[in-house]
Amino acid sequence: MGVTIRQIAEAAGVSRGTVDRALNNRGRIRPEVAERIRRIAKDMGYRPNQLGRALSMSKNNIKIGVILQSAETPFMKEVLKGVEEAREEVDSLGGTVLVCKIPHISQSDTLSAMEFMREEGVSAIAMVPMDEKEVKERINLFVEEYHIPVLTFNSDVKDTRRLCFVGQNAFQCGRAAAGLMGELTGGKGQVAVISGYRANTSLSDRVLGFQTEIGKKYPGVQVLGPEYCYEENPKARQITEELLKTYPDLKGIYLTSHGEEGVCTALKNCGKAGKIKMIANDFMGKNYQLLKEGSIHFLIGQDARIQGYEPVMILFRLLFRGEEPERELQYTEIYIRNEYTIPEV
Amino acid sequence: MGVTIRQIAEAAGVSRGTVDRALNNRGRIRPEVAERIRRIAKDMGYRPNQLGRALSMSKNNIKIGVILQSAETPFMKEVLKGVEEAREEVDSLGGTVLVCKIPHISQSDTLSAMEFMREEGVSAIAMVPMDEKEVKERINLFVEEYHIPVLTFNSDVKDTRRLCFVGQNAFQCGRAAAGLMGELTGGKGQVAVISGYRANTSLSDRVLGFQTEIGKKYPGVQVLGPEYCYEENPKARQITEELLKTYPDLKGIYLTSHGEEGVCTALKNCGKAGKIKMIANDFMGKNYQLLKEGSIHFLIGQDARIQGYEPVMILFRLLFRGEEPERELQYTEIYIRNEYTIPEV
DNA sequence: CTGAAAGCGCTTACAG
DNA sequence: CTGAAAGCGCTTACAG
Repeated sequence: MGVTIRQIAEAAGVSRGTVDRALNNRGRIRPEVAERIRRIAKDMGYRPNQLGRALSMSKNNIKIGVILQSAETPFMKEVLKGVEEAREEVDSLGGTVLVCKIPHISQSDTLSAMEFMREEGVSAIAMVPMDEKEVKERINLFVEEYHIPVLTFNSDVKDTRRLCFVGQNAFQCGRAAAGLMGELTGGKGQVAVISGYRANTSLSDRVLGFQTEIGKKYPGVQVLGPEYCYEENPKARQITEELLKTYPDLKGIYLTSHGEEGVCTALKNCGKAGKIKMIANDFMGKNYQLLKEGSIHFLIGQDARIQGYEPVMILFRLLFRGEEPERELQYTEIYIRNEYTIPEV
Repeated sequence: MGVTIRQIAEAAGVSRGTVDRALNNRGRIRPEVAERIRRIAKDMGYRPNQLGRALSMSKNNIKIGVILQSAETPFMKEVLKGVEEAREEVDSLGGTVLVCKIPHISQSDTLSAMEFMREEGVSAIAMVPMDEKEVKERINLFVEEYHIPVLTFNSDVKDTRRLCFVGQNAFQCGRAAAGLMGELTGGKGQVAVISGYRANTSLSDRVLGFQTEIGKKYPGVQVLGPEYCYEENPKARQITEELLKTYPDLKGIYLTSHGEEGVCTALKNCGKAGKIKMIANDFMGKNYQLLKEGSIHFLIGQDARIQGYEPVMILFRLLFRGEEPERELQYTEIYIRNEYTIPEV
């Protein structure tokens, strides 16, 4: 067991309260005394015991708000698990986490969720934002006027005073897909891009990263599309069928978003599943299954759990220990998986 | 903040000590009283506060021993960082972690490290074991006679009473490499395997996984080797040069272990770097650099940090909360990386 | 079988 | 500017 504040107090010939004031820069202490105590603490190798700290501070009850959008999607459900995990941890350390699930995407719901959080007296908010002027202004209001730090996760909003962002670098994700596709095709032939929504910046960044990198590194590859399937299988299937008809020599498909079943059904129906190289995103839906059976060659994805867990913990560390986040942009790792690297369970 | 033991005591009209005895089945309490208290606790939705618990139990001082082998290698240094991280966490929760670094591989050092740990009064041990009879017997002795649970990590020993194993599934790792190589080569041609040491079971499992899966899924690919480079670059280079001479049409190289610089130097010297598909292991040494410049096409690796962190935390959770490990074999994730998915920092 | 009290390491009003 | 004391929620000897 380590050195305690009591031992330092004895060594310095002062009270424990004084040691506390010195070590935590609380003021109301003569600078020389503070300096001397800090010296002694350092010499004795003092490391504050988080338990004592947390227990005694649990009166204050740190409260963290979390706002999720599209909470009904499989991905967000995974994110939510991470949030719950963090909630338990924060809970067991004497804090509280308040979660607000917005089922779809709604500006007004987002704004009122923020307001609700404020009324509940949260000390910080982690949220999936929207790229809308009013939301951005509200974020700035919270940070500047109410002094409630706001962290964005999953998607980011530029030009706001949000504390930091936790999520994927979508452009880089597209580049990773390009690298894979380039190798799978041997660097030549036609490949198509099928995306989800035109207006979704994460998805369009993936497309852009893919196109850019193919253009740069694999000039022998011709990129078709993007076509948009709105994450619907029938639409994805229809697009794929038309592509196959128009480009009988198609070598690969990059799917930035969901619709994997539709694409693979179309491929199977004309006997090209496994032949046409397919790369898809996220470890949800039928993706693992299609990877196992060989219709999908690679999956690119992110750790959804971490995307829920980290934002809460970053805020907790900020509020509880005053630790600032390490970076403004905390990009989550980009995972590449083939059929042999599917995690158990 | 939740319900406390004091509130339950008041509601039940007993003392806090009695509530504690009831809720934690410590005996010395009338069964009816215990039952009634448990009822009340349940009705009130009592969830024990970990902080109070930990703080009050920190007198007992849970002590965990860690024994590392080959502690001088880059990989183990990363593992050590994970151990240190866990040590800090355990520390801040009132426990102690004792680390023993064995620079190379030594049976006698391993045995005496275990003995030392026991004298120091550790309550559990996490160790990198050796597949030797004496070590295995000692592990069983610790578990059975001394009641000190032993967890193995990085490499495992079969047929012992060790609590669980944390590390890579090496066979699966080789299969993942096979899947990549199969796709890179288009499923035909000659590929060579260069390994580190014949006697190292992790490495030979990788080789086996690679051979097995290529044989099964890519019958058009002919696997040469394995040759052994002893993780030395000059030797790796020499092997590669000879391979290139003997098999002028070589399509790929799978390197299970270090020696990447030697291999790539040989490839560069004959203008084949980037042409011959290369897959290597681990995110150490020059691997990232060679991946970036295109001499290596894929890296397969594991999160070394986690391999140090998890074992300590598993033991801590066991000792502190009585939580048994979830599985006997805790395989770490197998990461596939290309030049676009190199983590920052 | 049960209770009263002390203690874990820290923070925080409250006096002075 | 400094100290003495109470308190956070739990566990654990010690009495009875």
